Amino acid sequence: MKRLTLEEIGKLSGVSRATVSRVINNYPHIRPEIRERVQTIIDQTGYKPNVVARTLVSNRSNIIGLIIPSVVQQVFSDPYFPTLISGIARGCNANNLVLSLYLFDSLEDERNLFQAIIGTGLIDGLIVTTARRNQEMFDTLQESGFPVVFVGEPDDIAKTTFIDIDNITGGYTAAQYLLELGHRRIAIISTHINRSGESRLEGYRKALHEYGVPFDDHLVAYGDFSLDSGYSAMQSLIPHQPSAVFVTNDLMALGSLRALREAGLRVPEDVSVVSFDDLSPATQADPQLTTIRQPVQQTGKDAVTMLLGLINGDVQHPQHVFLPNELIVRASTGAVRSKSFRKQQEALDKGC
Amino acid sequence: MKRLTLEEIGKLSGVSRATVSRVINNYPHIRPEIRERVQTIIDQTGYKPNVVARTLVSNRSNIIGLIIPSVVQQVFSDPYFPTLISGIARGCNANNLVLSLYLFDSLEDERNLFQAIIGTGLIDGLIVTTARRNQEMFDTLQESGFPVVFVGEPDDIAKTTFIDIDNITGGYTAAQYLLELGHRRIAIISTHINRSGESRLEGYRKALHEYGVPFDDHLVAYGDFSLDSGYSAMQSLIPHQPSAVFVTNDLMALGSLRALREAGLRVPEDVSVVSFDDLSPATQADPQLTTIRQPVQQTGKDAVTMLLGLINGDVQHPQHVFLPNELIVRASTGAVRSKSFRKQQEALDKGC
DNA sequence: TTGAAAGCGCTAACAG
DNA sequence: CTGTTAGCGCTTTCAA
Repeated sequence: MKRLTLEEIGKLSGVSRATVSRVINNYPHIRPEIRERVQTIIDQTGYKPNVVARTLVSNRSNIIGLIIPSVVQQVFSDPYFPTLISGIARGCNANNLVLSLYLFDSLEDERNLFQAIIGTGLIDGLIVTTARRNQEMFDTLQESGFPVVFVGEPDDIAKTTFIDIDNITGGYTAAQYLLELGHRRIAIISTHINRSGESRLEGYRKALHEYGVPFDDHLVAYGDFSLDSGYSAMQSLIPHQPSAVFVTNDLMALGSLRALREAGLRVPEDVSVVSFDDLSPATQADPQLTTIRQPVQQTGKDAVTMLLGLINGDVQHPQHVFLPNELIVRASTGAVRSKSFRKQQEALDKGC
Repeated sequence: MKRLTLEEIGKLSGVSRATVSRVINNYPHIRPEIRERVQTIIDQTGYKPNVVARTLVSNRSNIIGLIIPSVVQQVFSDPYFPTLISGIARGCNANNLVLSLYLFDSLEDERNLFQAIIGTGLIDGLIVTTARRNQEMFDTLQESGFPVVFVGEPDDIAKTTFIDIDNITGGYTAAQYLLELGHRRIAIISTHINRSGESRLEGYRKALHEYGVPFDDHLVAYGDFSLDSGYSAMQSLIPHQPSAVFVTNDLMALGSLRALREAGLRVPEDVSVVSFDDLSPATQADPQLTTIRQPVQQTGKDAVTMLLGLINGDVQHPQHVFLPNELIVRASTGAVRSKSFRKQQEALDKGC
C-alpha cells in the first residue's frame, strides 16, 4: 500500500497540488465541478494527507502531551489517574487532538524524556499533573514558556495556569458534615505529597475553628494516597479514640476501613468515615463510603479546553480554575454515640 | 524562545548544516575538533532537532499508538487497562518511543479517529487491545498492512500477531485447584465479550472433564468483566448451590463476593471463590482473593517489543505469544465441607 | 572529511 | 478561481 501524495492526486484529477490542498482544507473559492472531481479521486484512492508534512509547515501538530510525574507503578494503583486520563481523552476527541502519554519508571527517565518533549516541535502543549512535587520540572516548564496547564494546585501559583477542584471547601464540607452529626473527636488523614491534600486539611481546620472545636495534633496523620498508607495512618490514630475520621482520598479510606475492622471497631457505629474523591473504591468498600465527590473527568476535559486556549493564544496566561465538589452520603457515617450508649451496646453484644 | 535550526547551529560553528546533522547523529567520520566545536555550540544554545522535520524525511516518527476499543468510561473501571498501559509505557520508555493513547466515547468516534490514525504517517505502529470484539476495525487493520500487535487473543488468529496469557491453562489451573479441594459443584462466571474469557471457560471444562465431573449448564453464568455484572451473575448462580465458583476476573469476583454476602453465605466457609488477574481488587477484597495471576505489565512491555520488531521488519509477521500465569492462594478458598458438617455448623451458630 | 543540493509532502503567498 | 513557487527543518546522496 504505497502512500499517495498531493501531487499525485493533482495529476490524477488534472489540477495542481495547490488546488487539491485547497479542496482538502475547504477553501471556499473553488469551482464546484473541480472540487467535486478532486473529491472523487480522493475518495476513490483513499488518499489521506500526511500529517507530518502538514505539521512541519503549519507548526501545529494537534498533539498534546500528558505528563504524570510519578513512578509508573504508583500511578495506576489509584483510580484517580485513569479517570483523569479518560476525561482528557474525551477532551481530545472533542477537539480533534491526539493525546500522548508520558509515564516514567524513574526520576532519571523523567528528566530525560521531559527534555526530549519540549522544543522538538512534536507537541503543541502539555498537561501536567501535580501528583507529586517536582520543583525542577516545574521550573524548567515555567522558563520554557511552553503552553502548559497544571492539573492540581501547584505550590507556586503566581505564573501558573491550572485547574483543580476547590479543596479547601471540600475539606470544610467533610468536616462540617461530621461536626453536624455531633462528632467532636474528628481525626484526619492528610498528605504532604501535593498541595491539594494540604488544602483539604486547611478546610478541615477551618470547619473545626468555626465550630469551636480545638485542633488536636494527635488526631492528624499523614499518608501518600495509597491504601497501605491509609492503613498505617489509621492504626496510629486509633489509640487516640476518634469518633470520626476524614480521609483525604478513597484509597486511603479503604486502608482505614481495614485497620478499623482489624481493631474490632465498627463503621459507622464506632467510627464514622468520610473520604474524598468518590471514585470506584468508594462504592466497592464495605460499608460504602460517604465521600466528597470531585468531578475528575470534568477536570480532565476542562484542562484540555484551557490548554487549547493557551495554544491558540485566545486565553490569557496565568489562569486559575476551581471546580466545585459535593458531599455524597453513604453508609460509612452516622451520628456520634455517647460513651454510655457505647457501654450499653457492648454489654448487649456480650450477651450473645 | 525562538527555535534554532541546524542551519543556524552550522553558521554559529562555522560548518555546514550537513556536518551538524552528522554530529547529532553520531556519524563516525568527523574530525574530532569539529565534532567538539559543534557539540559545544549545541550544548550552549540548547538546540534540539525538530522531530517533525526528521520524521518527514526518515518516515519514522517513533510514536506508537495504543487503541482500546471500548467506550471511555468503561475502560478504566477495570484496573486491567491501567496496568496494561503502564506496562506499555515502560516498554516505550525503554525503546525511546512515544506513546499515543486513543480512547473513544462512541463507536462513531472510534471509526472516525481510527481512520484518521492509519496512513497519515504520524505513528509507526499500533497496539490494539481486544477489550471488546470489533470485527470492522479488525478487518480494516488487517487489510491496511499496518504494523499491529493485538493484546489478547483475537477470534481470527491466522494472520494476526498477538500476545496474550495462556488463558486455557489459567482456567484449567483454577478449576483444578478447586477440584483438588474436593469441590464438585463448581460454578463459573465467564464472558462473551472477548476470546480470552471464553478460553478460560474452555480450561475449566477441560479440568472438569479430566476429573470426571460432568459439565452443568446451570452452573455457568456470564458477565462483562464489570463488578455489577459479577454481582448479577452470582445472584443467578446461588439458587443452584455451588460450593465453589471460578470468576474469570477480579472485578466480577468483587461483585460475586457482595452477592454472596447479601445472601448470607460466607466465603470461604460456604462458597469458595477463585478469580483471575490478581490486580488491585484481589487484595482489596474481603476476604482477599485466591486468584490466577496474569503478568499484565509484562504483557504490555512485550507487546511493545513485538511491535518494534514488526516495524523494523526483523520479526516475521503472524506471531503468537502466550505468557504463563500462576495460582495465588489467599483467603477466599477452602476445602469443601460436607452437608452434615454444614448443618452442624449452623446449629452451632444458632447457639449464639 | 566536508559541503552543496535535492527532496520528504505539505501550505501559503503571489501572480495571473 | 487556479497554478507557480518558495519554503518548513531535516537527512542523504553525490562530488569535491
